[in-house]
Amino acid sequence: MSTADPKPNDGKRPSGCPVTFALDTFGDRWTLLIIREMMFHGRRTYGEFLEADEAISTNILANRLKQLEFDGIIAKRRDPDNFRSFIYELEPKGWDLAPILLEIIQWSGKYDTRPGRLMHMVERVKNERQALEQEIEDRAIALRKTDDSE
Amino acid sequence: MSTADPKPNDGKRPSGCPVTFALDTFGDRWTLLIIREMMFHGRRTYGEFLEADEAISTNILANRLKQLEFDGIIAKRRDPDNFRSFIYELEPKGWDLAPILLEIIQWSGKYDTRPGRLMHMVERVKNERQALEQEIEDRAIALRKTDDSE
DNA sequence: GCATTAACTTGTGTTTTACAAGTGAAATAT
DNA sequence: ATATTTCACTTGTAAAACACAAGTTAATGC
Repeated sequence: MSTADPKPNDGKRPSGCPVTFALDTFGDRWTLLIIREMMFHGRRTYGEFLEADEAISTNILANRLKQLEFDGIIAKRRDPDNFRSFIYELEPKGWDLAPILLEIIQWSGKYDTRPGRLMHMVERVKNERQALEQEIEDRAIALRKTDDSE
Repeated sequence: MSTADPKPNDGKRPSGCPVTFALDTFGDRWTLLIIREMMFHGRRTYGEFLEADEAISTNILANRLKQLEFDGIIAKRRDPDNFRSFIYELEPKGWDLAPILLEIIQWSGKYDTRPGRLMHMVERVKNERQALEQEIEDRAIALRKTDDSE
């Protein structure tokens, strides 16, 4: 069989290093992009993730969503308004990746000189970082309250 | 031939997104670990990198060093005291990855609960981040001066 | 000169990924 | 009510990336 089972390379590389721990969680080519889609573009269903600019393969997407759920970074629940659809949401462990993403965006803002580069988030990080962080924090809190009341 | 040529998956995923740009540069399983070795453990030769906890394959290491040099994140020069050895050093573009690594360490410090986890860097980031950043900055500056005078 | 070290390269098998197609169940259209 | 579309995946297969072991080249040490 050739199934793309949960988490390739899992359990390898014994090392207590925090960088290794993090890379084992989101150090692949797609995981952070899924988180970016959720955090900055408000996407939350399988179909919406597939619409992202960088076309992720369907099997890889399914695999990564499963792993992210297993790792407690996102949560999966049914869409109350559409029982064939599922809604994926960031958990606190996922929202806490925001500072990493913001630093990544800042670094790219400094070194990405490609003609077609998108400056929107770069500008926001540069000019209104505090407000941006607050906005993300608010969305995380709002979500937590919604979850509680269900 | 089956050479591991520079940069797997290069030029793919057209997208001006800064996150994508960054992941195309260091979003694989090994690049950030090499940078960690240079930034936090002072390793700077091919042989030293191979001694790291997580055993990287020799061909992959050679490939990543080549790519990092191509991307301007590290520089390669001969060891003046040993002409068969090369010394790899971080460039400013590489030192500027420090904030990302520090945020990664902080995130792992919050969520890594494995028994064998290493807390040293986590504690430093938590208790003396300013000093740590200054130390890194100083080393980057020192290096820049050394380069100039050669 | 001769074994050793350092930095790789090469070959081969395994794992991971990409791409295309298919499945099953729920919603929508007719 | 039946047919069609939507949604969230799964499966199959080929290509790419990686791991592992062995070999190469050139500088050192003895």
